Amino acid sequence: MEVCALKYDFASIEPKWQKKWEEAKVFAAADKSDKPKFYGLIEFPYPSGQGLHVGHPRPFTAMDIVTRKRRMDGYNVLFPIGFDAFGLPTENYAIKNHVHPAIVTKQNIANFTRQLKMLGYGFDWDRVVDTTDPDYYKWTQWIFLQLYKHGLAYKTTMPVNWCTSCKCVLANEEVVEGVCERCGSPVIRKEKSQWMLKITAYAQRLIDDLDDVDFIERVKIQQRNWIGRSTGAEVTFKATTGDDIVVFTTRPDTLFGATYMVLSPEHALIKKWAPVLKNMDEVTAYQKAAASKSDLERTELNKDKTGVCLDGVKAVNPVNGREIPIFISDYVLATYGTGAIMAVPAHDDRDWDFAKKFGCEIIEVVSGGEDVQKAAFTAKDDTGILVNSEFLNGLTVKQAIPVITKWLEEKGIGRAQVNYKLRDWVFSRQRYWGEPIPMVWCDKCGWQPLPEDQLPLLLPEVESYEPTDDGESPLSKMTDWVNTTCPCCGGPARRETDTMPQWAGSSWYFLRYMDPRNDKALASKEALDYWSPVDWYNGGMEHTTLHLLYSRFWHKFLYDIGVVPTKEPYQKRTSHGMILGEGGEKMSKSRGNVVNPDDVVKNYGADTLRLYIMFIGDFEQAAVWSDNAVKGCKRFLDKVWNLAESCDPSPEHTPANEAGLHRTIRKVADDIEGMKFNTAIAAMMTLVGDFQKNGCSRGDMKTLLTILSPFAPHICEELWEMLGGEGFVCNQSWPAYDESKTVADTVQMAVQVNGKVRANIVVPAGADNDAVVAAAQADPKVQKFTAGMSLVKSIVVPGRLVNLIVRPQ
RNA sequence: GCGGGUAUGGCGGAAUUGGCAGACGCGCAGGAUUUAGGUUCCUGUGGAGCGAUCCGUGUGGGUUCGACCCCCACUACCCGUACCA
Repeated sequence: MEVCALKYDFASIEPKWQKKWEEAKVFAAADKSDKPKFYGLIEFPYPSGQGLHVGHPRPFTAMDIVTRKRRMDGYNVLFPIGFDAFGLPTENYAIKNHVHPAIVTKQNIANFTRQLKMLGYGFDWDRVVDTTDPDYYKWTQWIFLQLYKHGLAYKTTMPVNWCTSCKCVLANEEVVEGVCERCGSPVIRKEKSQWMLKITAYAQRLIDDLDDVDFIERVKIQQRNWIGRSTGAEVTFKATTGDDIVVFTTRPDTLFGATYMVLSPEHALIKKWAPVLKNMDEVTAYQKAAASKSDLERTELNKDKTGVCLDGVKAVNPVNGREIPIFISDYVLATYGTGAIMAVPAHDDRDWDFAKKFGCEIIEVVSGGEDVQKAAFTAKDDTGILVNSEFLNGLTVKQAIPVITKWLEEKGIGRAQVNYKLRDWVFSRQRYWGEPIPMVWCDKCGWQPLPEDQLPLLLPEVESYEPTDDGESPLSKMTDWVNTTCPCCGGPARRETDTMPQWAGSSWYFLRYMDPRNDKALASKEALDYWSPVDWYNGGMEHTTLHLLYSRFWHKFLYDIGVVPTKEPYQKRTSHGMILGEGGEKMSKSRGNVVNPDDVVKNYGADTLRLYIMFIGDFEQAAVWSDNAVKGCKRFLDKVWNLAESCDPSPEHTPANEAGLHRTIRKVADDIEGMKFNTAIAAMMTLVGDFQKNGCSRGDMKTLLTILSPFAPHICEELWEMLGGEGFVCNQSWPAYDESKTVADTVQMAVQVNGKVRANIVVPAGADNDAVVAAAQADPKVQKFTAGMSLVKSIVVPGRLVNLIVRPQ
């Protein structure tokens, strides 16, 4: 009878080691340590009712590998986890099922926790944070108060994005193609009084400080584009009524070509001019039409310019004194620049379209393009030369801009100006499940911040979580809660009933991990000094212009008021690609192609899932899930298991495996650093193939288990124990490799004749070029192609190939 | 339109950054084990050709002894953004 080998029983091995790690607290970060610190961060999940999606394990496993590797390299590692638990889906579920969102949240967090533990991540579970915990949101509210006290939070009435279905204000970032990002309903403009955060005050620093951090380039580019800095000039035009009309332009050089002006429909001067406008009815009608258009309609109609010419008032071009007409049109945005433009149809596509439709004059002031009556000439470089522009004539565009800017400054009618696309952050939500904004309205004293000793301002219990029909938060119906006393005069006052957006809690959570149970501060100074900044933060590209930008803003503010020690929160930022369903489509319930990690773990084990999700392809690219390919990773682990059981008991390395082992140690280390997890795994698969061919020793296996353990930690712990290893494999040092041992004694080199591969030769590793050429020429297959030819030149790439260039004699 | 990215076997993807294209895995084919299926283990697997060989990295040019890689001109798809003056 053959002895039946122990089967690779992942279902019992995995929980066993998860329990042992937890009991031994192997992943707990030390608050003080002689070791260098490493803070690795993943974006904490939103605990949805659906549980973990297979998209989650990709970044989580990647950072788990990185942090496990860092621990083996001797770092004191902080790798925390938490839950970003405020937000609409939970609230919507609560509305539908009449359960308190806090209860739903608790259940969902429990389920997420179970799933995350099931995958064997080395999180420090003693530092879990939950943004809906009053001990946490106390500090979210505290930060808001500091922003308010420093003039960075203000309330204003402004047109906001209003979701017609959620009955809620949305940030610009939450409006996707004119519809609500969450529910897909049309978004319209609505005037509402909103709390705003002045992120625009940090626009320049948010651009400049990107130079000091190690973010992948596309993240930097996307943030810069989103902030949208443009330089130009502000110019004041006089209206015939005597009013000043200030415009922003990036092309002050084209001022002589400004043949009309356009104001946004919301521009304040229109109201002022009402008495003198002969066509005020038409103007009012246009304003109304523009306001009621949804964003969707605006963008759909953006090819066709509309507008109304103001009858009764004109503007004067300050450079030549010419009177020019003024229009209103919705192609000029109230929220950018000054809400008014000078139109230069000869050199701007939009102005050109408008001018053609409304019959405005088109005057060329930059030559070098085609006929400006047929198309606008918009080149901003040195290809164009100024004409019809008096003192600017003969200059290039680049030369003309400083000249005209200086001229405007001297005349007192303009100055250089920088503008940003970035707008202030709309911070109010008319929703229940968010942090209450700690502000009180007093008819006598105005808005008053809640005294800090009254924090946290708790969310009260309400009967219904639905917003009111007029768009007020459900909190507005809680009379007992709303009515309070003014912190300033003690008189009757009302609380703010809006709550904060979901982005609030996630804007600083990484700081709380450093000192999660502190009740005196968001984190102690010692903890902040020790752990800041986050060394490596991996997250999705979809958060580049939202969470990532918001949290950089908050962090810079906290830096300015002396709370945090670094200007930037994150030293390094990387990003992963999406996991798509089979067929290459986004995974979604409606498509029925969602893969549940629970099922994969049940069928193949967590180690196989971890390995597969890292092997699936380039970490930064989107990748398609394949049930079949998962099996390949399971087979690999089976082979590892079988080899460990059958290996030679020698603690030494098998000579035949020596070079492969050293090479793989180096390759896996380099690949983890470069997030090339797929090729790291491929290299270990190749090594295992070599073990099968060459045979392997216990020493070989233990080295393999050490470098495989960040990827597939459970099976490696089990086999490590089985082979008599000391302690946990995850606590071992990363094996050293010997550069000299990574090369074999002999190398195979390709021989090319005139650039075509004709043979392969084996030469000693250090062979010099002459010897290599001689060996190549001696090869019979090569001689077939060199017979009767003379050698003109030979190129030797050591260890790779030799190319013989020959010509007929 | 603008910004970013991608294009390599039947499929997912490699290629030391200018040096043997297709590593590794899936799938497929043949064989061994098995009563059978599954598992496991060999062997083969870019295309054409009996063959020596020839052709092959989206398209068309170029540089080079040598190009998936660099340059020029295109095409297709994906992501972001959208009248930002």
